[in-house]
Amino acid sequence: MKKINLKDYAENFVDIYNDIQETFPKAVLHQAFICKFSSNEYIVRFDEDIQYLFLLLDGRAKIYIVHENGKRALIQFLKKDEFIGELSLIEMEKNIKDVVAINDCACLAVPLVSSKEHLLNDNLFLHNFSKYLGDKLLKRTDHYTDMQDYEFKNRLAKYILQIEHDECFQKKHTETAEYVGGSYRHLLYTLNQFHEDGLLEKKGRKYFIINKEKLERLSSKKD
Amino acid sequence: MKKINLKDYAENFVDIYNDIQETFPKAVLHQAFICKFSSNEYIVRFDEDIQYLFLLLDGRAKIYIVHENGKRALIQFLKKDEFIGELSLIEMEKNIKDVVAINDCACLAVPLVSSKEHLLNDNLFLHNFSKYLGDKLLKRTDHYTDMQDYEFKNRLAKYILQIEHDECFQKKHTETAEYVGGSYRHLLYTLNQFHEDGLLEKKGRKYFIINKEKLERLSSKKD
DNA sequence: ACCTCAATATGAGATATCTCCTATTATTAT
DNA sequence: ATAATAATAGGAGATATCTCATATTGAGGT
Repeated sequence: MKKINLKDYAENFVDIYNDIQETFPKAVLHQAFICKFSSNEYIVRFDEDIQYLFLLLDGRAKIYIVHENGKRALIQFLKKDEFIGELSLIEMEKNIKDVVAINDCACLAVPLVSSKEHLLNDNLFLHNFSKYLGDKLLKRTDHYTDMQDYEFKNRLAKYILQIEHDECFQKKHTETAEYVGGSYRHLLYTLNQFHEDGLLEKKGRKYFIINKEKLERLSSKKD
Repeated sequence: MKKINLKDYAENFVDIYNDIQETFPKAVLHQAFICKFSSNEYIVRFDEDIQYLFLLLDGRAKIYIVHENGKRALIQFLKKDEFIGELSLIEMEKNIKDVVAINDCACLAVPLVSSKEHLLNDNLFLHNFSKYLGDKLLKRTDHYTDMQDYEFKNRLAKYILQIEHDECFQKKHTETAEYVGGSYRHLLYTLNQFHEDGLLEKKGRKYFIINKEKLERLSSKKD
């Protein structure tokens, strides 16, 4: 993790800095700085107290929840403009999540101890914040109800369509399995199934969608 | 559904009315009234626009999410002091949930059209509201990660322990199955299993916990 | 260049869970 | 009260998904 002065950062990323200014009151920004995390680095660690409210400015990250039985579940991907550690702002109990950078990430870091009071009295911030929480609630609910009501193959189809770029799907299988909610073994089995059913074509380690329509039907139907 | 004047209600339920006054600004309460719903009545219906922000004052209700494939999933139970329709306050898209009264319910109804602006500018309300959303987010995440990482029998054990009163568990099986996330058939099978394993005793339509310790172990372990 | 660890691949067998069917009881509505 | 509907109960068979074992390939570190 590398700290960078906010002003230095602002000079190079004017647009992003403008956005930040709209989200946070000036007094709070005075206390803030930039954190850079490299790929696979932990941004927040299970069981450790959260000192900062992070706003993801660049890069992608993933949230794991850590269970009592030691197992982890990948519950959400984070991208630009999403918060990390935001629940500490409203006095939630222990942190039970790991947040890990997927690629190199830049975050705005706001020290909670000195800025909490200030943020909670800023109506504009609170309004945006509520909106953000509501949105996150919906997204997470969606994700999980999908888990519950659709089978693995349906969920996988949906996921591939979400992730795909130019008909191409390439993502670490371990990560896919964790997010879609199944075992690695079963993921492989299902990918082969998709191949046999003429949905995907495999080239090296990439998969290409060759029947998008069918994949879409599979993603939303039970059949 | 039966509407009641807020003042009439206030006379009979002084304590509750005091709580309400702490949650909502006066100007907003002027527009509000009380709604009574009877058991099994729909408080909010899938696909219909939400006109009111409800605060549950008495009774219990349940939230279903309605899927594209027509299936419903019971995702949360609501009790006193929980909001209904709160996401409309922050401009969420279509309503995809049914909310159904479990027993007779009394709700405070705040008309969104006239009060929205007001609420979103009230710092105390916003603060409470953020907290509420954060809490709901955590609860729901917990519920669902349980779903994903534990088997039906573990989830059922946990649920029984949550619901149980005086070692007695009685709840509609249909509802239990929907919430715990399994088929009715499998619930029956698992309850019999619990009986054979000396965890529960069945008397008529009630189940009694006869080995709580073992049930607790089952609820949090994978074994 | 070599070693190590993570990721990819696949087989075989076990089991958790589902679907469909059919009765028997409660509850609710007419 | 009687019909209609929902809840309880369990049988039989299918399958979605898991666990464990093992081999190969790729990437990062020294």
